[in-house]
Amino acid sequence: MGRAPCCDKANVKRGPWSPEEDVKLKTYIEEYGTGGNWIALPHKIGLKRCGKSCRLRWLNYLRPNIKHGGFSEEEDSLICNLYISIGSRWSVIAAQLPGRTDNDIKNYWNTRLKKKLLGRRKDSQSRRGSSNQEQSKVKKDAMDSAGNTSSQSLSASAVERMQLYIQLQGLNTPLSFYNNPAIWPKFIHPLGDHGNFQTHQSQNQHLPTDDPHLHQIPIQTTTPEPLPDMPIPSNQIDGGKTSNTAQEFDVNSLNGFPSESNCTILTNGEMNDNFGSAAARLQEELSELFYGDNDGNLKQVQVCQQQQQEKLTINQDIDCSKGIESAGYDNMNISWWANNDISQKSSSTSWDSNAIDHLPTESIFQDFNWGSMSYI
DNA sequence: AATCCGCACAACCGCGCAATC
DNA sequence: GGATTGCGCGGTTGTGCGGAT
Repeated sequence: MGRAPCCDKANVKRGPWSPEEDVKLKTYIEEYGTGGNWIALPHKIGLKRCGKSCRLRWLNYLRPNIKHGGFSEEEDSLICNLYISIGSRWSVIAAQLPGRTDNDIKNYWNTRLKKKLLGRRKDSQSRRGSSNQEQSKVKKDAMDSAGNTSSQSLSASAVERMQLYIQLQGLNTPLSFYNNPAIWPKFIHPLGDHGNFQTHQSQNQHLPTDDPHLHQIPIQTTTPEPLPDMPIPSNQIDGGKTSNTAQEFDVNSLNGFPSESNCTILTNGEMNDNFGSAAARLQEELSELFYGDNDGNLKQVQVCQQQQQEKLTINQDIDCSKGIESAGYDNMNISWWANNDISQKSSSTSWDSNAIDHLPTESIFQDFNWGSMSYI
């Protein structure tokens, strides 16, 4: 059975809002509120608009304290890092940017910020003597090999986020999110006696490397570079779906990786019979993302360069926002941000819960929500 | 001057989810 | 418990504008 339309499309006005319509809507809502029913609202005030259209207009343009344009560097960094962390959950990202709407941020990201950030990568790619077209083809081929359409798009998103993460790490500038506590979301700050992220070493102490739920994918990497004091992507505890089957694949084919040190990718989540091919696809994507050239690109991939204990974790749970409570993701994630031991579940109580009201914090705290990375 | 093209942004569309009936 | 309804969200499309040709 099909879904009933929210309004009679033949009798509603569409397109840009006139100033008169804006005044009508704004005046009414400021005086009476929405009444909790957007569908009925336009009829009450004599607007020939769909209720959803009224809602959108109010939320994005008419409600008080809306800011448009003029994104600051701090906002850029925050948007970028939250995108890397949680993906395109614009409403969550918008919640961290007072006065910004999800639509605004989404548009800003798609039209400007993404190009601005990924543009740096293009520059370095051109230095490597590889055309963008060639890169695109490689990426497309990798996507094509990933199976169905859904996987392709999700994978593309994951790739994009990973590329951005690499970019950010490579930047290592004072404006870098990781190096700039001033631009961290306010609810992150309670972590800090020291106000800084923990080192890789301390993080690694807490990684459940013997956890049978985690699957180690050894990767041969190049000579490690000294790491800045940055966090490594956290792992996320298996959401109840377990397997003891260790998965390994040869990654010697990764572009330009001399076999000098190891990098381990931990994966968790459901491991099924398809994991081998999933890992292969991951390998393909990694081989595109991790370069071994000499002009600095590879150095940005510090996560996978630092000796054997460096770990990039990938959660293959499709929807990480679900099952967080039972899976204990929050503890893991907080441990990442807050330098707490995984076992210190109670540590979350020290966080300012008021500051994250209405926010799906379980996702915010994931530095890498690879849940959208569908390899299965 | 006309046309094309790319960009930015506003608005729409359709889906998932939760509340309600 | 299933159907209906409304809300919220993310993805996509439409449109206007400015610069390039």
